[in-house]
Amino acid sequence: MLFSTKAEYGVRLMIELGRQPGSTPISLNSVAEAEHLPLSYLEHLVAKLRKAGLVTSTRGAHGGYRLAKPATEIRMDDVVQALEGQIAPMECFHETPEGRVLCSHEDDGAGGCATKLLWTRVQNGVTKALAGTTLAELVEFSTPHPQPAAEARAKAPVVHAL
Amino acid sequence: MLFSTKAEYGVRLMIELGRQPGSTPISLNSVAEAEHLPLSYLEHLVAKLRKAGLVTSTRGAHGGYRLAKPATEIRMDDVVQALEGQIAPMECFHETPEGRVLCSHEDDGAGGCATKLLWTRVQNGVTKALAGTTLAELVEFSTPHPQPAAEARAKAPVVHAL
DNA sequence: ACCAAAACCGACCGCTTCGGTAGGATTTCG
DNA sequence: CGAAATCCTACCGAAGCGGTCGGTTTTGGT
Repeated sequence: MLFSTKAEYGVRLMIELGRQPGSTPISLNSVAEAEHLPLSYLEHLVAKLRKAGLVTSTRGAHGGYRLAKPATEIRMDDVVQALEGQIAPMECFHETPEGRVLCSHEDDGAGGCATKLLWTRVQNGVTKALAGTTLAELVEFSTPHPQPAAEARAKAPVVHAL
Repeated sequence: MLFSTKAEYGVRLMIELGRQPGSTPISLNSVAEAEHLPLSYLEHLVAKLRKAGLVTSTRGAHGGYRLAKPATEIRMDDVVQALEGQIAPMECFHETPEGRVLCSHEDDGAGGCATKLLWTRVQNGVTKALAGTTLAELVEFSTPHPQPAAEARAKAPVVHAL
């Protein structure tokens, strides 16, 4: 398996936040119920998202989480990376700040390790897939509701189909 | 990490076999020394490659392993899959014989799980990268020897630079 | 002032995989 | 026969995964 359920759950969480249009924070508890996920586990995941600056939190009663920026500006590679850690196909792959890909045992005289070509291609494939997808796309994809009656939503305890 | 060292070691092993042009089998021991990998561990990996029909073995003294078909016909998705098992971005992804991708919890009324779009894209990216690379490419990439004097090679105990 | 709701934090736990080792059995060539 | 090799099974420490638990802190409502 390429990714663990951390990515799955975390992305689901982000989508759930992305569904809420307003700026009212959403409690983890409601997310947990909506997605049928264990609350305590989500706490760990949302902590990573918060530290990565993808969500903001407000504490106390009626507190909860909100997206830190509009869903259209959230790229999924940032989300997955926050949840799973550095995304590299192989142990020996580091990424420099400028996006250069390096292999740690480049000292073997014969022009770098033979597998580098392969892993570089894989890395490109994954990165393009993730970076080319925004949270907004996933939100759209998950709710085929063109115009959800944009009114009367300020106080209603929103219960979405799922 | 997307893949473990099983893929790394196994691919290195395949490359090592691909370097040998003739049909003389290569012992695991020589591969282990050339690549500085533990022999006992390689045994496990090569077993998977053999069961997948990617290499053939001959037992007894002067035995060893050979590629089961020419390197140009070996696609790296088969190699990696043999070593790492089914390649799917997420637990819930199965692939039907026809190549259809399925998510196991497709029962959630709202048109399948929201993350499916993302994981499908990732899967495509990885699969294209792996399936679009042949072992021959990696062999070529690893040895910048245009014409290695194709003669006088039948008995020489080939020691390659690495 | 108090209570409940919520975010926060850290420890723990059973399980599986990973990377590797060990010891043997079997086959084959010289 | 003996050495070289494949083959097979079991085991082992470490790490990560998925999850639970108990507690602390912050905050709004009454």
